[in-house]
Amino acid sequence: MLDVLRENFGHLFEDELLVEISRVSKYTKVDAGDTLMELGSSVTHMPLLIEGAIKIFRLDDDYREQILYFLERGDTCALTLNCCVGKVHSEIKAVAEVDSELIFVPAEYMETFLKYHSWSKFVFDSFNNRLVELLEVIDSLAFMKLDERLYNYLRDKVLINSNQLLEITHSIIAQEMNTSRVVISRVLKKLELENKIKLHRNKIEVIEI
DNA sequence: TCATTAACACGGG
DNA sequence: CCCGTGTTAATGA
Repeated sequence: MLDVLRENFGHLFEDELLVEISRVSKYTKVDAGDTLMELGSSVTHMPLLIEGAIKIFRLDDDYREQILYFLERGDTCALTLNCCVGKVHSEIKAVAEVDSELIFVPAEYMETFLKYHSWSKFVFDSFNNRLVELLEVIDSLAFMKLDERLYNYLRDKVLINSNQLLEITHSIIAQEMNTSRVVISRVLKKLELENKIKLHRNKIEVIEI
């Protein structure tokens, strides 16, 4: 695990810290679709993403979900950071978008690692990055039309899967974006007429990025 | 005006 | 036959 850490986080953390992390953490592989965190579960570990992508959802009172953003290589989850320090329950749900590899750092080391300057910088930067992304989410929900939101969502998926051809159904998209299947079908059709995508059964081809 | 819900037809696997 | 898709009509915010 130390080698994996050096390879992916060597540019961020000094070797002494990498050694400490590797001594106390757990290295895990997950498959696409695995749920890493349920709403309300207690958070005991903080994830460092080595490979793959994790999608983060917010859930409303009726358990309808709204996708917030994707975590990618080198990221951690700022909302989890908050949970670890405050020892509160999770406000979000996390699902692996593709096969992924993570390292889980036990929550109790969150604070002791702060003695490393590189760690505290990493934590602050993560908060900052997530805040910026959350502002983008707010913009998107408040000001953007559904067709723009949907197109952005599809482009994100293309980047993460590094494949123009997405294997996904209209109803899954509707769930992730918290709207109805009818609307997604209609907007997708519109995007197709604008030559931005091509529709196939169970598949969506994104033409331009 | 636009989303949601229900309902229906079509077609591929 | 089941499921994904495309569409429409009714209803509501």
